[in-house]
Amino acid sequence: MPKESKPDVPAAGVPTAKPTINDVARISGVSKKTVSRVINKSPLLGQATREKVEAVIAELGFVPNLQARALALRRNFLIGLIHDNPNAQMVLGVQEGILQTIRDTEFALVVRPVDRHSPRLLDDIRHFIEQQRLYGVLLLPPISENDELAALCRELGCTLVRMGSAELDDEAHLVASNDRQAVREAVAWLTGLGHKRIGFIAGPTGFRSAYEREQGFAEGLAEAGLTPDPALATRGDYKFESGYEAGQRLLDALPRPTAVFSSNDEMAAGLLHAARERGIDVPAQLSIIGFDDTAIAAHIWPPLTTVRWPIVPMAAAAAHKLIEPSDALSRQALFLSDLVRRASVAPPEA
Amino acid sequence: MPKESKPDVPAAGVPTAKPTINDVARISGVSKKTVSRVINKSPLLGQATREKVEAVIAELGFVPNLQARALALRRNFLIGLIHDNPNAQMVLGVQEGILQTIRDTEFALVVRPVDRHSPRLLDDIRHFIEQQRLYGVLLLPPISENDELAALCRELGCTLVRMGSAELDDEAHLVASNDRQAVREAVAWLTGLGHKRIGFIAGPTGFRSAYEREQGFAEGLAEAGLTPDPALATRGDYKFESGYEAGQRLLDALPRPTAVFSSNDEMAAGLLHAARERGIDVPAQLSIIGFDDTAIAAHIWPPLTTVRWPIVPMAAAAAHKLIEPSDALSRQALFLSDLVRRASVAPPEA
DNA sequence: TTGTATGCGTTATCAT
DNA sequence: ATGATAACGCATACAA
Repeated sequence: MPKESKPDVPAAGVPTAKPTINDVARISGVSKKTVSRVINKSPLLGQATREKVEAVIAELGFVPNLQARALALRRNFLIGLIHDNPNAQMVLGVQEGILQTIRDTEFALVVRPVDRHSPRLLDDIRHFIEQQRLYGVLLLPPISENDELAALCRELGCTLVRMGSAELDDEAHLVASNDRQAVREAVAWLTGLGHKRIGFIAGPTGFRSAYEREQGFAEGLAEAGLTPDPALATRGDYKFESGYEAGQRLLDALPRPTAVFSSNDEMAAGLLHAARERGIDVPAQLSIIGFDDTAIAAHIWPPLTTVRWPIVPMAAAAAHKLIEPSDALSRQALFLSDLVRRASVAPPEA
Repeated sequence: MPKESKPDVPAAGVPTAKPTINDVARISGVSKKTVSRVINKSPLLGQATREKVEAVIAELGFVPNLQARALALRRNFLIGLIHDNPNAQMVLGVQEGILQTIRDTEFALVVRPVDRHSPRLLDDIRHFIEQQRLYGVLLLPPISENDELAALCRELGCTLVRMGSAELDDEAHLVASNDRQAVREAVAWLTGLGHKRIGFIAGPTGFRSAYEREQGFAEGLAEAGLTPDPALATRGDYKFESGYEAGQRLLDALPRPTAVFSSNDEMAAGLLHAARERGIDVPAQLSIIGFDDTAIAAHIWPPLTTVRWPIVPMAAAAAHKLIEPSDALSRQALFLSDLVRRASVAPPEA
């Protein structure tokens, strides 16, 4: 005979025994199931009963035990965020976006930074997903481009949404920005100002984002009737130092480029650094455009013109796809980036 | 009569029915409880049985269901990180540190950005902790300074550790850096180089970190036998713009300060911006020291001398205090910051 | 519209 | 050293 009753006063030292559905049922004089119906907003329920139970719930400060719910429903309420730290601002923006969506739901956000170069990457993530029995995961670039990883998630019965700069997946499992077009527009702005010798710092090979930006650049040049000059194109690894080194090469070119598009802000900052060392005035003698709109962009001098992903809305949408896949809102997969025009760009010197 | 058996082949479409403790028990020919003992490494257990069961576990790829465990043990395995975005780099460093500790445990990290100015702050957090039934939480500055919030966590039976720049709590519930002393040393470096007119940009009132840095600055001056000059002290709100405005005031002072300590990097970047606009050469005519060593610090020009918190080790220690409070490692509460010397500081002009 | 019996996967109690 | 059985808190199937 199970005892359903509890002491009215919790024993001292015990971590505040919380009221359960049984307490609510007993006090309001109904069955557990009825309380359960109230919690789950079942439509077939007497108005009077509902209000009575709700009153008791409020009075007791009853909060349904998510673990018990998860057990009974055989599904958890955890959204996983798996990333390999693309940049801090992005990760934080993503977290904020996810939280906007899951606020006022039962879902929580659990994060998992990983090392994409670790040989145990897949095993680690498998263990993580299985152990926590995640409801769904959001993959950030660049590991969102890893198809093996995506297959793993699916194998584990864990829905996923990938964030990226190209069509990595179908629209139900993707939030993407149009990097290619955004770069094309950035280049169009430069050419519109009269720039003809435009340098390019590519991102690391193997990154889809790097590839897309590269294509966008080439297309942008083509649209303006310009021919790509191999001497004005170089490659970095998205880090500051590589941008600095890229700068050394580009600024050695003769004649020097009057503008440079860098595939991300950090490398752009490195380039700026190199230009400054040589006494090259930015933007008078050299215009610079970056990509990402990280915190650095607005805080260096001159402030950096850059392309900004709508990170927060994208992440919010991604979370929406995870927890409400059938909703109409969950169909948007493409999010437009915009060019943030700051002081690092000017017309070329006469 | 409960049926304990399962089909050998999972039904198609069903999200991969995972093996349970019952499966393991049945196949290895022991009781659930014995399997449970194996999982929990109970000492009183036959070696033969243990190995037999472990073999089956490995073969089946059995992973214990954390939700069920949480339910039975009446405690969850979630560590919460509650913060009001002090800065992206710090939050990410903290996440990395926590993860270092909980990797290879059953714990997971769930994050919760909040708005410290929201009137619903306490209610939101209460609901979050109750709903997720967090095992413990880590509070980041500045909300770690909120004693009401700390009391709330305790009331909810949720252990907490606070991160801060002063002794907010006893050593079991605190990881702190010695901001005051770090600033004192930074000032000592400046005075050692010969600076006598040193400006100060304080952080916002109400922040413990701001107060500590202020005190450290005053003490540093005193140690060098210098008298604080009210005209050289101003206050910002930790944002770039306020640093810029502070710069306007400080650089108007006559005679101009030869060095300025800013209570964080963002404001230092703003100050640098202001100096540049006036054609003041940094560091030749003006030395600048910041605080935090954010990504900005190393990427502006000149690279910023700054004070760096050992964020990752601090967070790792904090997580350790949460999940292994009795461990000896959990006793360290104070972590020393160090001065990162970069090009933004030079001796004053003759 | 509401209640009863049972299951979810694990641990705890108390046997043997 | 191992096992039978009852929790843990909630949801579902099926009655009533």
